[in-house]
Amino acid sequence: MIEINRIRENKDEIIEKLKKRNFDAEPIVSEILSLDQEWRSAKQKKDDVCQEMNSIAKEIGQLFKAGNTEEGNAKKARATELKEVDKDLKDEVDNLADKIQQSLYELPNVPNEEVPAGGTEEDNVVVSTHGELPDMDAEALPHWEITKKYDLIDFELGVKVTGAGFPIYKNKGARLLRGLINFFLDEANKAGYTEFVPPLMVNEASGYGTGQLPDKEGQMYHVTEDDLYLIPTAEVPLTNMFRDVILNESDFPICVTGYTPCFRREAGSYGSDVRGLNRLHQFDKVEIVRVEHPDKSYEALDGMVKHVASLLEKLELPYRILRLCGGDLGFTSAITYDFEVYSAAQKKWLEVSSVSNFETFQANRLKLRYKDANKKKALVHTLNGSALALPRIMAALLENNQSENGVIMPAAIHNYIGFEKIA
RNA sequence: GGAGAAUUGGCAGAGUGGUCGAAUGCGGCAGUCUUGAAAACUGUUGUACCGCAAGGUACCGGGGGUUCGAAUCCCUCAUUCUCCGCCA
Repeated sequence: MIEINRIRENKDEIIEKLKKRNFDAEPIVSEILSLDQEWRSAKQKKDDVCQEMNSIAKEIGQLFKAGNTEEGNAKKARATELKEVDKDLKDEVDNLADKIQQSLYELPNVPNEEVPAGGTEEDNVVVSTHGELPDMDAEALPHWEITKKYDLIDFELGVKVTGAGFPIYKNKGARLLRGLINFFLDEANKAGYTEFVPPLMVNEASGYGTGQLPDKEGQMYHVTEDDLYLIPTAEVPLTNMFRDVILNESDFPICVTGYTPCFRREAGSYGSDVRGLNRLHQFDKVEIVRVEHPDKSYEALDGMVKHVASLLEKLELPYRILRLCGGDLGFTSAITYDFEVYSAAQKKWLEVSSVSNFETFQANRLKLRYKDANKKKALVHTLNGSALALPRIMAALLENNQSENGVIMPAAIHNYIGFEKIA
């Protein structure tokens, strides 16, 4: 959420920058500013009435104490009158504040300077490409064939037990998954991230805190009986641990990591995109989250990008880094780098990580601030990234490393998974 | 799931209808004393919002209500603790 003060002061700049998202902010911003005017004047009025009520109440108290009940009762009439006025004004103020809040929720984050203009993923900029693309012959199997061939994942069984998009990993498939999770967590630990095991369900306030609510309501599984949401990413609980927190400057940098399953309804997805492991309702992911001083957040972003790159290097997967264009940028993000690995049999790039700086957008919703040396409070910057999402990594590992002798696993994870090849 | 108790400022803890934004202690900050430090003493010390300012408003777990007036009374929700039940 963009701070209202920033809108008051930099209206034109915000409108201009949001154009990069193909988002016409002018109507909402104007609406907010005019509501804000109304709100301020209504609040002033209300405060004045409250002041009078408070002083009358005080007088009445003194009159009664002095035994002057007659005059006291007379004043009650005026107080009762004011109470009506106050009630109306309170409704007006609340109503206006609520409208402002709703409109603020509709504004996406202001993109960073470096975000390229553009409407769709076509316009994302390839920052760099690493590794050689394997040249597979035509018989190369897509991962859903490989998993069947070696009995690594049972998609149909998942359908029986739960539904489509809930695969059941087994044998070396299960061990590969588990080993990769441990590998990613160990690497994150080595890079200085503190490990957490967070809850897999969060309350509504947390959903708002990181920005999944209200704009992505339909993407989360909602347990209505208890009004809890299954997390779509560990970002939600990991970042919300810091909701309503005031940090000291000495607390920075804050680097946390956690592994969780992630649950996404993925309403509206279809076709080859959802084949095999490409898109699931439940998948596993190791997430890294950072809470940073505003001056240091881009340095942190850089470090996160390097960390993710190092994981892919160790897994010996060809990958590329994209800078997302305005149109493809997530609602809450100021800048995002996507990592894609090349899936040799499907012959396409699969997104396996998304690293973002949210600047103050989440912090504002989270009321996550820090106290500087002069004890002034200011919003922090929050960042997060996948390090990494498991299914597509597995898909690429299986497809890219297939051979007549089985699927050869990269050396970096041999000790984690307990085998060198799947045959 | 049932019964009971509790929730107050950074912490501890008073406060049961008006003068309470809230005693007191600890902690924090500033000062006196000291070569320095400690101790002692003195003063000071919440947050947010509106306002150019003066100033004002709100906040005693959240929300609602009673009242001229609520930290204090009522309703409701949440959380914590104790006891019982159930259970990996």
